[in-house]
Amino acid sequence: MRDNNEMPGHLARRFQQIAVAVFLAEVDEAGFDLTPVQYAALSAVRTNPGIDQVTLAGLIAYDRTTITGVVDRLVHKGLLVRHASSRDRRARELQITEAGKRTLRGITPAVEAAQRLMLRGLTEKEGAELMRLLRKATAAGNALSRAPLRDAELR
Amino acid sequence: MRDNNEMPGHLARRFQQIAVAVFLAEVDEAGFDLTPVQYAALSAVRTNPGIDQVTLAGLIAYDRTTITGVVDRLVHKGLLVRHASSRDRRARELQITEAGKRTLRGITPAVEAAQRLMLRGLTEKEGAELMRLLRKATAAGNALSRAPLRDAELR
DNA sequence: TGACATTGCTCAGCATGCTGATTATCAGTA
DNA sequence: TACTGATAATCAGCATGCTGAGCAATGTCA
Repeated sequence: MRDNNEMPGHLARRFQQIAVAVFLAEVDEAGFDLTPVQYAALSAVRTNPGIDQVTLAGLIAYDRTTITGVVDRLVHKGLLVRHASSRDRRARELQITEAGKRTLRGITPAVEAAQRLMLRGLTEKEGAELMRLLRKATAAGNALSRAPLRDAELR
Repeated sequence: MRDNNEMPGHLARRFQQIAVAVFLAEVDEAGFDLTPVQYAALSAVRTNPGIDQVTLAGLIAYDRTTITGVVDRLVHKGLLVRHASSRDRRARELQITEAGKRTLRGITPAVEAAQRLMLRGLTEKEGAELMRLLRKATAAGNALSRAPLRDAELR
């Protein structure tokens, strides 16, 4: 069998593992309590006020059943509000609160620092190339996961 | 805020998400029921018979509390056996069973196919470069996660 | 030897992420 | 309008991963 270091799957898991650890450490250091997943959701709602949960899930490639719990926790923390849509009573429209906006503003430096930290060990050029290759590979494999990335405009 | 596609953390999560989906699909297709995590553990025990759980966790960069459940499930499936060490009564020595060996042999083509599939969209050269960059980045960030990769020889 | 720290393992608790099912609602059509 | 299929959200259940705590066994050192 191949060595672990020759298995893309192992490297993917390992890189993700380190990325999450770095994110949580930086965010905690800055005095915030937000996971990478919660950050992405909060950020997407700020950019798309009134978005429903399914569209939000598609924007950040979350499973539809995962987004429920993530939004629950953000609502519980007072960073989001969720209310029924008037156009479609099945849907829940999401809005970011003032506290949510403050959190996003305050947390940004830590998030940026984390993104740099997880690429430490790579040169500037290598980091850019890694991102390019990951973008290309994930674009090609997008449809293979249950939670593909979706363009909000297409809905 | 940066676009998701400019965030290494998002790309890491997305690539890992696709990698797991591809792995599970290929393995299921081949008639097996094994997760990427279970596969790595089973494979490592075959290579290192009699290994204890902490050393195993270090070899594949799993958290010590995660390995307990993974081994539980492999034992339950009859692929591993776990018994107390005679040298250190705290430790549990792991051995692969005949069924475990058969499973590993049978599953290998599916695992190899999955590794190729998750790099589809990249050229041969790009795939190799992606792996090189992931190896370099994970090596640099190794100590940042709670479950660093450890060399078994060093113990 | 006896106190102390360390180590191997497990557990409770929480957050992702998935499969598959269910409920309520909507939309298109016979 | 009644039927049918699709859709938004949630739920139960399971598997990773983590934090932090605890227990039993081991190692160290005065």
